[in-house]
Amino acid sequence: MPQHLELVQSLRDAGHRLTPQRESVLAVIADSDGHLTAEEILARVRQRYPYLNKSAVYRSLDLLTELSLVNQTDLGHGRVEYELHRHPHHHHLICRHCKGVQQIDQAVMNSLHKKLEKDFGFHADLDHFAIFGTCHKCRARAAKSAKRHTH
Amino acid sequence: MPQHLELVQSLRDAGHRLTPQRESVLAVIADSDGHLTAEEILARVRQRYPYLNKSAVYRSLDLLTELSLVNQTDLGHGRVEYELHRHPHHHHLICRHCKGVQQIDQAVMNSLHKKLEKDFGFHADLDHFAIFGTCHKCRARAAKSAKRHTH
DNA sequence: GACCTTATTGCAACCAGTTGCAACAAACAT
DNA sequence: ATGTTTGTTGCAACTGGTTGCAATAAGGTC
Ligand SMILES: [Mn+2]
Ligand SMILES: [Mn+2]
Ligand SMILES: [Zn+2]
Ligand SMILES: [Zn+2]
Repeated sequence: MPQHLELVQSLRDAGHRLTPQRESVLAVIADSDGHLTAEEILARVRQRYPYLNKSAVYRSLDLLTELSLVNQTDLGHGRVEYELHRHPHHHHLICRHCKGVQQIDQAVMNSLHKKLEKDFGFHADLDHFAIFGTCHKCRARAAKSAKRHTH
Repeated sequence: MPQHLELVQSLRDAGHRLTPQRESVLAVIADSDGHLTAEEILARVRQRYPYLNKSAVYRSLDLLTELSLVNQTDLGHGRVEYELHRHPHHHHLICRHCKGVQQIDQAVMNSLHKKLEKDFGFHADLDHFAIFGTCHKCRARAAKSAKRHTH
């Protein structure tokens, strides 16, 4: 059974109607690995289903996100990016200087998750964070340049 | 010396021009404690400086953010919120159910920060995160309701 | 103070994403 | 199959925020 049909089932189990619009959005996301913008999703769906409206895409994506089938994140590229919510979750480290995006495992958040649970009774949704900062390459470069200036 | 004049100085030290637009945006933010939207900032500045344009507000806010004088965060209220970047930093826990916003100290992120540094050589900018999830009140309510349904 | 350079502003057009509402169709009952 | 209900869609208008560009003014030099 193709993966997107399982996902379709969880849509219906949650009491939502299965429309061709929703199914094709879900199929496109399930077929792709990596991040897609809403515009890319719209373009891909229209290859098979040409009359899809952009509102339906955004509304489908919001619903799929509510059901935790999809995640949506601003990775600093000027538009939100969408991705199938596979397990285990992952996060991204994004360098402000070289714009590099690195993927890291969910596990780095485990202790933060426990701490929030223990200290505040707060159950955090820590999936697919975008963490901005400076990568090791750019730090090395900056350190070297600072050293040169003190000579 | 009023606080915003110190901040103005750091603007100039970084090689930027001091315009009345920038100064009044900074003064409004420094005067307020808590989060402000761009619209609120524009309205407050116009009480003293009536001809300010919204582009200048957004551009000033972006510059102040680059200089780490201000932080900007999407707390799920439909528009970005801005705040003076006071020390020590803080973060917010936001409940998806009751929409409650709780402030927590920077310290909860210390171990994550060290881990990212150690494991990936990544220097993360961990200030003013918005962490979504379920607060302890809403968890208690959900647990009680689940219990009732199994009876 | 007058002059020059160039960063900054105001403006209007634009972009990604949202919303209100009438038309439509999925799901279910008969 | 047909009808009824109501969740979903398409559309056009709208919102918050961004951008290109000509006009302006901050800050430096003489
Ligand atoms: Mn990802
Ligand atoms: Mn805050
Ligand atoms: Zn880098
Ligand atoms: Zn709550």
